[in-house]
Amino acid sequence: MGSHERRERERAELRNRIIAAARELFASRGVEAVTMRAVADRVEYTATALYSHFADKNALLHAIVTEDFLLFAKQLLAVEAIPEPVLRLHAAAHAFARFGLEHPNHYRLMFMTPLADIEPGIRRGAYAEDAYAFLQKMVADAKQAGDLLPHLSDPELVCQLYFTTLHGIVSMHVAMGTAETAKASWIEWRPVELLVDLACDGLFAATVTTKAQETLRAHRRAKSVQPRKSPTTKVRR
Amino acid sequence: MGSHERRERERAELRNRIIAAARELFASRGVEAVTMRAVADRVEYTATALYSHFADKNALLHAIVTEDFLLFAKQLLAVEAIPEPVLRLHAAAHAFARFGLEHPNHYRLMFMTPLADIEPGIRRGAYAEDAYAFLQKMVADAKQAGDLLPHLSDPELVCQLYFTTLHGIVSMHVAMGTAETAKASWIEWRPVELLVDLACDGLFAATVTTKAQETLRAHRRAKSVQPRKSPTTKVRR
DNA sequence: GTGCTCAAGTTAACACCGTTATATTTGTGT
DNA sequence: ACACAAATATAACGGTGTTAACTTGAGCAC
Repeated sequence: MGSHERRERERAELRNRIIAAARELFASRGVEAVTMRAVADRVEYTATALYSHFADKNALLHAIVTEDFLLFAKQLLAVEAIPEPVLRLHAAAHAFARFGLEHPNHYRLMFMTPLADIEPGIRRGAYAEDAYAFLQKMVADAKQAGDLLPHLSDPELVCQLYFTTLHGIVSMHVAMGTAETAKASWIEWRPVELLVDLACDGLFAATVTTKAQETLRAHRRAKSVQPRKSPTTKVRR
Repeated sequence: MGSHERRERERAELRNRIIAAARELFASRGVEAVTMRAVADRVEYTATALYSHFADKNALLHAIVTEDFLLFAKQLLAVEAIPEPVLRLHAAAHAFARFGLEHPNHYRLMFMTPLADIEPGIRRGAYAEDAYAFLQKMVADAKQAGDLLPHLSDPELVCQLYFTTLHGIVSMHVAMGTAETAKASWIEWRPVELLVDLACDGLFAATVTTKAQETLRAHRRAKSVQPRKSPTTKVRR
């Protein structure tokens, strides 16, 4: 009979509902603060029922993070259409930051939560599934096009500079909390887009030939997209 | 009698032993993984005894982090002796990174652990106690000396660029774990000092006048050509 | 229909956690 | 010697992740 299939379908559907509920709770309240019982309540089951779908709490988190990594990579892949390697690298950097800032809770789970010992279920190094690998490819393309400064013999190092720099901006802003937690933070954080722009300027200045930088500037002009400037009249101190 | 004083001294000493034991455990195993009972065992007391010294687990963590912040600021302050603002800023950036990399566990507690709602017991904004405020001062000095690029009207933004960039490098390396957890990390991380140097190049290229960069380069040359000539007040560590 | 199977889901329980209320020891002042 | 206060211990509470044991109900052979 087809009842086997139906049961399997129902089982998969419940599994997805659990993931969805858990993601929402984990993201808004933090992993530690969310109990298995709370997740179970949300889908109107008992806590123990979750354990027939996920080995333990970590496996549940693991499933969620895997989905998030794939989403991340998918959004990064959107810049692949850009033909110029420098512009593509630049767009990739911005896309990286944008994802983190638009999905702070996903980002926190992905890069700021100790994942216990489990590796996320993506194929690491596959540039279509792994953000770091994608950045790697962007840098490699730029190097092949001769856009990288010649004294930078190690593209991996350049890639890691991009990765850590962007991670610094994003993670700090994610940690400070967008709103509700407020988190005191006596620091008067400037609009994060300004930071990203400035950081990209620095990254390019340190890694890319002047010719390539000129390409970027020309592109900005062509699009009549001015590099963002800080609102000088409004900023205090 | 003087026994009051002795009792107080003994009490303070126990408090310090608790902090020391907790710091060691928190740092090596992570805050969540360490129980109050484990800390108590370490100092050969019962768990409940801790509660007459600290309101709860968070207060204990709070006390530890406060000490760490002061140590951090103290290490940063060592660069104050450098007279040239650009060189001082450069040294401050390196000292920032060095602290995080030499004390990864402290750094994790300070900047990568949600501190519940409690603020660390340092005077935020006081540059002798607060690393961010110290960076602020370094940037302000550089601006006053005319070393900052004129189009950067907002020194706070520059400070935040430095802060987040360095935090990115350090936190990523701290998260990847120095050793035992291994953390798989398929990424072949380059020596972190290379990253810091390259990042500083980028930071300076994006924020500091060519003249100031020349000062830095000249200093590097002087140091490598005639290392013997360093004055007596050379800053170590 | 009557049993049988077996998986999904439940209830009950375990060991452990942070924390508190209560009891007990210990040292000091008179 | 006795009372008092502080320091510490014992016992317990509610809550956690997780496991063991039981219940239920759909599918299926006869």
